[in-house]
Amino acid sequence: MTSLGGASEERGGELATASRIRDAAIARFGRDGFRAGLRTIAADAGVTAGLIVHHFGSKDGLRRACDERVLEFMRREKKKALTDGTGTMLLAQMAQVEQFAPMVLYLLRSMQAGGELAAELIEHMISDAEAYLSAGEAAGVVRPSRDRAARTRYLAYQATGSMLLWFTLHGGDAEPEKFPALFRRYMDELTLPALELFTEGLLVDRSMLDEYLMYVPDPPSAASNAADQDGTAS
Amino acid sequence: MTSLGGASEERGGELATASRIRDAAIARFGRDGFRAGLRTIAADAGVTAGLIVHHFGSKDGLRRACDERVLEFMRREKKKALTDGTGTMLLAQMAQVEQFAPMVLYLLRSMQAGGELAAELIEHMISDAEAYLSAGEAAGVVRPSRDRAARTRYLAYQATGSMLLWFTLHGGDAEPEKFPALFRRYMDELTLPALELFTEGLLVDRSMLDEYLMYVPDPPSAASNAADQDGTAS
DNA sequence: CACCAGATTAAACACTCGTTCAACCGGCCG
DNA sequence: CGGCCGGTTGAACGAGTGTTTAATCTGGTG
Repeated sequence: MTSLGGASEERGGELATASRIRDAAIARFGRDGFRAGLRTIAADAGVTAGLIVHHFGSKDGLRRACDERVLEFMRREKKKALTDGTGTMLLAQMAQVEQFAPMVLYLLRSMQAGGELAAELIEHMISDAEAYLSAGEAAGVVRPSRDRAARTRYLAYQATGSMLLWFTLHGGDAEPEKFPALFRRYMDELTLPALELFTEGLLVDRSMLDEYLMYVPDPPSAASNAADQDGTAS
Repeated sequence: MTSLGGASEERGGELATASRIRDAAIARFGRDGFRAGLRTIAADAGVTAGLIVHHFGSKDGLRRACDERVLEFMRREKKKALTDGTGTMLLAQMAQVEQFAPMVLYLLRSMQAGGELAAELIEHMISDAEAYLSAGEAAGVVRPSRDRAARTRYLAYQATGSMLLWFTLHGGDAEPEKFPALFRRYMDELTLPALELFTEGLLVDRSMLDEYLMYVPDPPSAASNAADQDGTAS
């Protein structure tokens, strides 16, 4: 309510119908996945299926609207808590707020299904991690890496992917009520091993790393984000 | 072919029809996901949709048969290369073999969708990691952990989840031809940061870990797999 | 050969899906 | 008042889905 950054919609006394449909779609998609039918969403919003396509053109148009909404929400919320921690913690925080939980669920479904939103999401996660790690490096609490970009991507993928997998397995039902508790359980299980690994590592000696470093010439120059599709090797 | 452990099927000169259907289903499910239609699978196997349900009872029965097949395959293959490395590397190896690639793809789809096979799979991954880490610990190359089970689960979820996410985003098309190359690219991007993190850690000092250890009493006894739903703290 | 059991097929059934269409209703403007 | 126009509805359509059913083909056995 009282959307602070609301640009050009839902200014009326009650929610505009289109926004209501879109929010219902986010909640329903988050709950049931994207195979949820238009009629179900319509019933949730108190309208008819035909009206949805009248407003959004098609089911895909509705999904794009949902994506846009969630993405804008993410951008807005990120600014408020940038210094706080990794993207996973940000998501965990947001999931605690009852109003935001459907968005987080929708995000998880998006990453489960792949697609544009998911790609953009992981890019956000990476840039978050980049900022976080850079700040830590500058402050002297994070070790420098031989390939900063690669490490950033690695950490973001690990954190996001394991969270996604955890919820796919343990939260398949995806009831929005149990959702915050699930998130807390995940963080509880996670925190100690993560901190342990981050401070002490896993291996006692450097032989594996040194071996690898001897094997490959120098990592940081090659293997960036530009378009190299296939490796040279067969 | 020449299934060494084949118990009671496909002993004839050519593939039995049921097996052919099942293999086609594995390939098609891996390629298109589980929303692939029975008629498509039937066409792949050169039969009719009705025959599939005649042999497997229902689409769900077919999926169960596929799950069983893939799981048995995993068990068999795991024995052959247990000492080699983590479950991720095992999957990467198998994906290189053209004949096994469809199974790996099917596995990825399963974890994407959740369900029983996925749960059993991650349990395999965890037990693999357990064996691998225990051996490393005994050999003196892996540091001991304050909570071994939690660390094992953590590492297994991270490795598996990040791989799943990576393929969801970069391999959505899922053509079995480009699949081994994708896997190689994933490993290439991954290896350096992983080794770095495993040998050197991420943080320079122990303050975060010590703070956390001071905050929670003792991790290894509590917080197991039994049913504790909500924490005592508000 | 007769007969039966299983494999296999083509068609039909019941259902859901996204989308389309014609109609209706309520304001707003001329 | 008349007319238009966007919001909204309910019914219909066509293309899918999984499943069922009756019929056909095939091979082995008494």
